[in-house]
Amino acid sequence: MENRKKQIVDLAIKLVQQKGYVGFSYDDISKQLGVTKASIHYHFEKKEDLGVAITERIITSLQNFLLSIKNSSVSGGDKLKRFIQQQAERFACTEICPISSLQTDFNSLPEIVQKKIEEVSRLELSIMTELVAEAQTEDILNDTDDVQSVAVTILSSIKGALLYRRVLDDDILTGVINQINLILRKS
Amino acid sequence: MENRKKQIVDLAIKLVQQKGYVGFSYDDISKQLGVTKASIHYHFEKKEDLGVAITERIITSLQNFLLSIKNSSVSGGDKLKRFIQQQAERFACTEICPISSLQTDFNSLPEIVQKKIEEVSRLELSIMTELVAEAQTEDILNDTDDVQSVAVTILSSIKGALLYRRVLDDDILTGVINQINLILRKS
DNA sequence: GTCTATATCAAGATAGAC
DNA sequence: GTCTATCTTGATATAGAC
Repeated sequence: MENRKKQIVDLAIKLVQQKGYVGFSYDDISKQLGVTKASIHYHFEKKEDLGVAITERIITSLQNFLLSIKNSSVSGGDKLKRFIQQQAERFACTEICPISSLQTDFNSLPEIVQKKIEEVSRLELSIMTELVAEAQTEDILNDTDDVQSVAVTILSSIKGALLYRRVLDDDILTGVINQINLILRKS
Repeated sequence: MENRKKQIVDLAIKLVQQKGYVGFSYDDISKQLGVTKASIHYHFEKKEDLGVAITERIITSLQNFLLSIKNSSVSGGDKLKRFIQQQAERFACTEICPISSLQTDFNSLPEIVQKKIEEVSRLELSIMTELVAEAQTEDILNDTDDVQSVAVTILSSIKGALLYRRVLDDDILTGVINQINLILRKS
């Protein structure tokens, strides 16, 4: 059943968001899916294999999202705002971005997964930079602002805010989103 | 030897920054200090105890740093800039903020350590908010900016940037610092 | 494709000698 | 305060039956 495989990866990503790569186990997955550990090993022989599948899923999700944004017929600024809003709404209050989670666990990851994380981080950054660049042509941003720096700052501040929100309260993230929108209003 | 205890906590914090709370082991510590695991257990019977010591050390470091900043005879804006610069310089390129690391591992932490992380996160945020408030009275910031939001954004973006820097390259952080300084120049 | 059973290993933890 | 030795547990992983 190819569906079971998808089901496992879906759950694994959730678990990465909640407990990290090191912190989640085949036991977590098997219990929540109501099958045995051995059964999970049938689909992903080693945790490393599951790790690769997780990162590949993250990459395709990111690419799909990029396409849906690009094809939308709104202004560059609105695309950017949609991206930011979506990033913020994607996660439950105690969840963090799976990419952040894997970046944190980076030194404990198998080498193949490390490479994948590098790839996904670069991809995310380049998507964001592209959106910021488009927005800059519409005077939503100062010409003096460095496009790449703005992109990194937006991503970093959202990801960081998710960490604080997890242990504090919900409106931590709201404050950051508001602040980002101020940067985006040409001053 | 009370010194050994300090030595263990020092190393444990480094390990948290490198591999996270879940990812580091008594074995890591014992090997690097050249003693046995049992010896580490003598000083910190359970990992939980070491976890508490780690967070308490983080808290006192933060408080000491706050005092040294407060007592310095520079402007509010310069205090803020010094804080930001120091946050950025504190960490080696593959290290992340230990608070971020513990926030990520939050759901896997013993309850006492969770409480401590909550405490340290609040403390950090309140310190930052205080500095931002002082800077605002000097027109370094727009009056319309929400002090708390600016504080969270500054902290979040630095912490997030450290995650990206770990897997990408060094000047990720530089871009974010530059961008923060733009926010701080009254626009 | 899922099961039971089991091997293997690393980590946290304790007992007792020196 | 550190050691050797040992225990326990939980996690990854495999073998082989259904």
